[in-house]
Amino acid sequence: MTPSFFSKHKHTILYGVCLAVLLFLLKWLELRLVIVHHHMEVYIGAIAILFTALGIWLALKLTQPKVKTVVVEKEVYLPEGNGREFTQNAAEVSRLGLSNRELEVLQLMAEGLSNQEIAARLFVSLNTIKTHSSRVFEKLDVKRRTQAVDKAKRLSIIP
Amino acid sequence: MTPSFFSKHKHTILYGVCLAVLLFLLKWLELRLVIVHHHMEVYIGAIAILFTALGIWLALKLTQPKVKTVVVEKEVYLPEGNGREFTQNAAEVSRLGLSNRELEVLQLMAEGLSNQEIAARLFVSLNTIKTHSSRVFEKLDVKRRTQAVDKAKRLSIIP
DNA sequence: ATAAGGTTCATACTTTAGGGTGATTTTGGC
DNA sequence: GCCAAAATCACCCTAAAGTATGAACCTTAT
Repeated sequence: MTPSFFSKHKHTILYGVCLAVLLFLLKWLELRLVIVHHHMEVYIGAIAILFTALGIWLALKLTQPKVKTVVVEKEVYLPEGNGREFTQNAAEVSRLGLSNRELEVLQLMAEGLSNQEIAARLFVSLNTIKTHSSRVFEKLDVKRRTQAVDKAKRLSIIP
Repeated sequence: MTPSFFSKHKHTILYGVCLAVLLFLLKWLELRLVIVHHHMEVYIGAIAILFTALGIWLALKLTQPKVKTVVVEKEVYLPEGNGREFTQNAAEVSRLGLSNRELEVLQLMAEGLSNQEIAARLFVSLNTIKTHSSRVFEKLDVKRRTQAVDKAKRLSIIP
């Protein structure tokens, strides 16, 4: 209960704490400047600017207007012979529902790496790679990694 | 509308409430410490809230609405379309000392067949395929069938 | 707030792959 | 015919791959 509540509202709590610290800082500053009353306008102006900035920062933080990458597949005429360029068949990838991570694992598989080596390369556990590879096999409708690599190459999913 | 607005700005509202509570707390502390300047604290607090709200409003007003991502997919012409013949690198084959049978096994490996399936295909026993594959791995200087397939393709030993 | 998908990890289990060793039988060339 | 290489097969063992199930966490979409 308690940890879940904290994790859910940790942002809010953090903001609250930051605000508290800020206000105490202001209070301290005020005590230092309490004698110079005639500078109160400057003080208030600073507060206004500070809190306006805080508000802007808050709004930007809480609303995620993340700009997503727009991927446009252009019509490509394959370079016959010399050019060894690889153009991934994004249509097949999305049709099969392969995720980015699964693609990564698939590529490393194609390079002949063992599950253990893939795990080390991607900084995850062996079990994770097993899960990914199993999902890849399901989605590609194959039974073995060698089949997966072969099929993926035929479909131009990997080079 | 209303419920979505609340859920979207839940954090902001919560922040406001926290601010109010904190301000009252500060007020209480101040009463304990200094009796003067009541009006000024309220004034500053109001300014803080006001300008925070202003900042939030400004940010929300000035940030553009969420960008809709559109992924356009066009036809990609694959290298497999036209007649692309494979010319085996006989020099590499003889250099590595690969026998015909070993080449057969290697090709079937590349098609994703298991040792059991290769054995059935070639009408030999599983142990025989194991022996062949082990020799292939030795000669190719690899440790796994996936590596063998990758290396063999790079060397144009198999298509 | 809820739902859904993606990533991560674990445990237990079965299957396959691969290494090592030794052996027998074909086969092609001298 | 003899010999070397190739091809065949067996047994044992370890390592790796793969299956099944459940779960936690996070991001994103609704």
